[in-house]
Amino acid sequence: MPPKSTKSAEPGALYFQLFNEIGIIAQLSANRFERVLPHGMTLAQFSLLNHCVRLGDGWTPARLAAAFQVTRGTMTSTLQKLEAKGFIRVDPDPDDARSKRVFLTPAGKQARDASLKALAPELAQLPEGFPPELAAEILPALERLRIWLDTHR
Amino acid sequence: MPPKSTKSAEPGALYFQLFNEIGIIAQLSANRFERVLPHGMTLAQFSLLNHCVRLGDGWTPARLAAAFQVTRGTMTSTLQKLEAKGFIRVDPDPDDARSKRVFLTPAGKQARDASLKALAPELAQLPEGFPPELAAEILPALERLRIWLDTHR
DNA sequence: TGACAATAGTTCGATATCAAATCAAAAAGT
DNA sequence: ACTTTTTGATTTGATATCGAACTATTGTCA
Repeated sequence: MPPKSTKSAEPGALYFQLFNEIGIIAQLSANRFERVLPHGMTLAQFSLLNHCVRLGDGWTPARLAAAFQVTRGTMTSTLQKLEAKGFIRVDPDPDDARSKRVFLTPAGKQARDASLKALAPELAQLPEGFPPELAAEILPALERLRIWLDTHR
Repeated sequence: MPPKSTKSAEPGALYFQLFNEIGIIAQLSANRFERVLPHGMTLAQFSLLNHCVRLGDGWTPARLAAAFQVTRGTMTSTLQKLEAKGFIRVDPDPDDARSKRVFLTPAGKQARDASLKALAPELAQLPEGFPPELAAEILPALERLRIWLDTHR
């Protein structure tokens, strides 16, 4: 009987390839986006503003860090950058003196809208090469992978 | 007639979500892998060794940088780290005095094998939550996206 | 052949991220 | 009630990456 697969010698090759592609895409896309984002924003900074617009603000830094899967130190830094730009306001949490609450400022809302505008041309040419149906098709699998990686650490 | 989709107000939302998931997965997986990689190797360093084993060595730094979609400066750094560890040898290119050629050393081959061994337990528990069929299913789409991002810059 | 452009590699400064240590406050356990 | 543990946020030091500037070599073309 022949070997059942050419991959049997390298059990993890498939997953390596998967993570390799994902890593490259992450780098390329972040880079691309940051080249056009206004106010010298990073993708992380924009994502946070976007998150607050779409899901509402008033989140604690800890929850934001968990949502974006970064360390709290990193989130502290991101929030400080955004606060310095006047895009968010960080208030003490009335219910928990350890905690804080993050709120969008009007300028932050504007910066987010301007970012969307700036990113639009990039996104506009994307569907040619990568149709939205395909994106929608693989998204659930990616979510599943992300959630698994998140919970099994 | 009602609006045809709840997404129509946010044309890029789908793609944002896609890139967001991809970014998080990239970060989580790199982190995870680097925690168990021997010799204090980064994922980039291991990937390079792995690349040389699977596709043969003798590549130029420029081609490696293109393959991994990093800048040449970054590749210089990665190669220097690997050379310092004795895992690769970088020879001058006999045909082009500007260029160099990268070769695996026996120690590098060993380090790659040891890395696979170290990563095996991580990979072994992955199929529970994320079956290889699913990985194989979304890989072509990811490749397509990566290639498109690569060519359209 | 000789000037100019393109390519290979390196270096430098900036920065986003991580891990670990620290401090303060809340929760849990006794 | 008091101690211990957990949780929230920050700070610090290390590092991988980027972009841009730079040198050297090769290729182009007039």
